[in-house]
Amino acid sequence: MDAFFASVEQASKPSLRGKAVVVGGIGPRGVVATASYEARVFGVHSAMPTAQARRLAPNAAYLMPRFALYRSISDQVMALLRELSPLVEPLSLDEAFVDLEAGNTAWDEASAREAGARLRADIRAVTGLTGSVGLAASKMLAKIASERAKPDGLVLIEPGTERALLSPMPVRTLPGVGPATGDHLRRAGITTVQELSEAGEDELVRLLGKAHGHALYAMALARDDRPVVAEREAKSVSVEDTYAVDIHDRLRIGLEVRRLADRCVRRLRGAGLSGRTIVLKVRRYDFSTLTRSETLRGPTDDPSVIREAAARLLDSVDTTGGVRLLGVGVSGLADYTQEDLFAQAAGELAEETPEESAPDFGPERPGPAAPEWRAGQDVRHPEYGHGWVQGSGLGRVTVRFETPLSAPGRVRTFRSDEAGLEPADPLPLVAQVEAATAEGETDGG
DNA sequence: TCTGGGGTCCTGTCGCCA
DNA sequence: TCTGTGGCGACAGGACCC
Repeated sequence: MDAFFASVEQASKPSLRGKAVVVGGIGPRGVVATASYEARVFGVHSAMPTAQARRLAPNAAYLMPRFALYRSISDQVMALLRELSPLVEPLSLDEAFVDLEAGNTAWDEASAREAGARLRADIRAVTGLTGSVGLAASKMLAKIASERAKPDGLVLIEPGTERALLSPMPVRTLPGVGPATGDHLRRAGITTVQELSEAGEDELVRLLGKAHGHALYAMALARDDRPVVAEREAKSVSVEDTYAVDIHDRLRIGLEVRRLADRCVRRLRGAGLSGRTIVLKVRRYDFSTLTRSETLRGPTDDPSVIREAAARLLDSVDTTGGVRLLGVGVSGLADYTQEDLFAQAAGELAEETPEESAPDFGPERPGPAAPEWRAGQDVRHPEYGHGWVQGSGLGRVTVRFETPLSAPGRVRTFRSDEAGLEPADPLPLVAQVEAATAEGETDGG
């Protein structure tokens, strides 16, 4: 999908169409998740600190991500992909590999192009958004093709032309070559894929290690036979928080670790999992990051066990100077627990402590006072209808009243505690009838 | 300027054990 | 009993990806 989060926001907010939109953390330490193509013109891109983006594009709209909405749209797109083949490997909410041969959908250039074009039309009809398609003989090349296809395009790499295409490209084009490896190679005088293949496999292994060296050499020769894998099992579950200001108070740090452990357990249980290894992550004031882990005798999803393990790990960490991030994770996953086995044997089940079942573990907020309005959030007003929060602060909230299917709407400002103003669910991006019709006429192209 | 959150995979080191 | 070796799990850190 093209600039996925930002495109969803533009589709649901008519006044933002054609405008610079930045989705990401909007706090003092936030980073950009996605920038619309209009925002990229100003040099804004993913992973850039939001503060820097604001300097480059001060007039862009800055919105918090709405993952539940993105996930529901992603589900629609993934369903379209599964109509093409049973072998679909999602990489993220907005990207997936599809093995068209396994689905008997395409077997030559012409049929592949046709399937790709039809898919793009279906995605547009069902979601109202544009997606790009890369067609090639391997995952690496399909990925490169889809990058070249963006935005709103289709690129096919013809068999036999792969090496000629790759050779002049910078090494950073290849998957697995990030800033560090890119630097490393540059210092060795290697900047293009051509030079990578000329360096030879032994030299690459010497420079980058066994796994990376062999893999990169194969990629440089356009050799990639990794299969499309449909079901991937999770290997770890973790949660982490970066704090707006560094935390110094050891007591507070302990409390945060405890809250993170509880959140992690909820995620773990939500997925029906348990785990054996507990990991504590600490990023200090100077951005240095360390992890401490402890492996239990058997897998658990018991909040008190995981809380205590995390607390023990914290004891071994020096937090002098303050911490900016804390995280708790669990790996060594299983779908049963040590306690299950004990419980079975003993014929009794320990009940949850009351605090675990308390629903409110959300972000810590001081008191229930005024409702908190987040930029981009959907709201409803009895008089003005559906809208979204454009900004808030100083006891005020500014709302633009419009819907995905309306014309750009008017802006109104209220007191934050305005009676009747309440959070609302996102509205569908395309008219329901239209979407239903489009689903029925996929062979129309 | 000042660096998110959720993951995966790889490497080096250390201790244990056969 | 001593020594060497190799495998393996645990642990920590780092690179990368979206």
